[in-house]
Amino acid sequence: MRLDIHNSDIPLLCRACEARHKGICGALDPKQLQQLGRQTGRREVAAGTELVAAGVQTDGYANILSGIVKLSKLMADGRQQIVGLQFAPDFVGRPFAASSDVSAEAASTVRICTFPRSALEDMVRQSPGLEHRLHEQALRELDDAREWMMTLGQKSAAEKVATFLLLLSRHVDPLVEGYSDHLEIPLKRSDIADFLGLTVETVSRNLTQLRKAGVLTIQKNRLVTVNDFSLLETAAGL
Amino acid sequence: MRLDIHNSDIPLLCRACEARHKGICGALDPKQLQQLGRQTGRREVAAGTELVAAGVQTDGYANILSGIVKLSKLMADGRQQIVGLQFAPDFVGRPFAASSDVSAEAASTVRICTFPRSALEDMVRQSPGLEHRLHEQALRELDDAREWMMTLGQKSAAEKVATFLLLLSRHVDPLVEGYSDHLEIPLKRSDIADFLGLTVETVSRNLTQLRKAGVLTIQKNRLVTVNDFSLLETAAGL
DNA sequence: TTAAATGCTTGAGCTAGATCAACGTGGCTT
DNA sequence: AAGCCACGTTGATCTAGCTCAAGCATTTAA
Repeated sequence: MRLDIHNSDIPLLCRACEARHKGICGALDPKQLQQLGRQTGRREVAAGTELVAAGVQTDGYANILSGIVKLSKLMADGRQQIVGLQFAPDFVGRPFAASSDVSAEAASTVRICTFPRSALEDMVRQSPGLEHRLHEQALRELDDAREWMMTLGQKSAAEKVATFLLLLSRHVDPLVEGYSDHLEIPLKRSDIADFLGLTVETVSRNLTQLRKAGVLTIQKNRLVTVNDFSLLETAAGL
Repeated sequence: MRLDIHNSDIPLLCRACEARHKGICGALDPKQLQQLGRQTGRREVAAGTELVAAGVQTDGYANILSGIVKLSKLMADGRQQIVGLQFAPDFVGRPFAASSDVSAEAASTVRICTFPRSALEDMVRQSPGLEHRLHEQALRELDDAREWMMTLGQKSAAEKVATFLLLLSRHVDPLVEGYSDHLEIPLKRSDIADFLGLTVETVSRNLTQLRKAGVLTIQKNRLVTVNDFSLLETAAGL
């Protein structure tokens, strides 16, 4: 309780916010939180809403409070590659660039805390700790991207699907450390296909494959229960 | 000339170094350069030398002065994916992590300027500008990785090979802004294959394809002259 | 100089995954 | 309740790229 003695200095909105602990706001002191708090807005957006459009000048950034965000790139002829998934309390946006060719879209219902570009940039100038947090996230995303390159370049369709499920089970529930055995796939089959560099049909076939092998159970197309993680890991090529 | 008045304060080794301009050392003042300079070592390593081993505790970092470094990941069963190429004056190493599952190997003869882990960490603490430079590089690498995910996941073999050549022509000569039409491929065919998620044979076939189409000329297997960039871009799916 | 090893190319056939097509299912709209 | 539409599954066929195999060129070793 003593530790919370200054809790009253912390903006109401931030008090229960995960971004203040594991997210980038953890680098800010109560005064800075208040300053930033004046410029932030909380929004709840529906699945499918575009948060950041590719190639368009970005006016602001956001923290994810809950839900899942899908990052994707588009080719001229319409081919799409999903290049990442983000979970609470990740930071959304490309710092230090006016725009990016990656677009961000809410994959599920998403609650975000937005703030203008200038607010972040001012804050970074004042607080080196904030840039450090952003840097750490960028490095984590880089590790993830490279891990995924391995999957895209070297794994078979069956391995890709299993790897995807493992990735989800590690991330969907931010409260659980490690794997959670019960999860909701936040993407439709065509998105999974775009993530894995496969077709919808191949994704579907491999999911039923895993189902028939007893590795997992699927309800309502989206709700997955993993019955045997070591089997799933083997299927993923680990 | 006036601007160089303090040149004598800058360590000899750093004076002509590219890392001091476009690289991370540009964030340091002469005094800091001297301090860092005391702990740095210059080395020239032969092609094939492992600079950072995957999974092994890293003792130090380096800047690339010249040459090309290949970053790769390995699966348990031996499958390999090349997850990035680095050029002068890039920084090599994974800051803020004791080890990484990415290994770095000299693809050509490489000259590097090495420094111990602690030296970098001390320097980062003193100079927020240095962390900013590292952060910028991480973000650039992240952009590159995602661009490559697009290539790995969505492009055909022919498009992959063309995309690879465009990537090289944009990077091999750090002095040239934009494409250079005359370049040396720093990788053998099997490495290109590992980069593209293809087999050696497919890479070879697609290179001869481009040769026969008159898009490029190849000498001694490694020396490529691009005759028509717009054709190459079309072949890359752009 | 010859021999052995390494890297690159080319050909022939095979197979994982794409494509094309049909059908099922659940959620909306009217 | 009927009809529609988006999503998912399953089957049949086709093809891009893999595998296997042979041969050539260049480098290294003896």
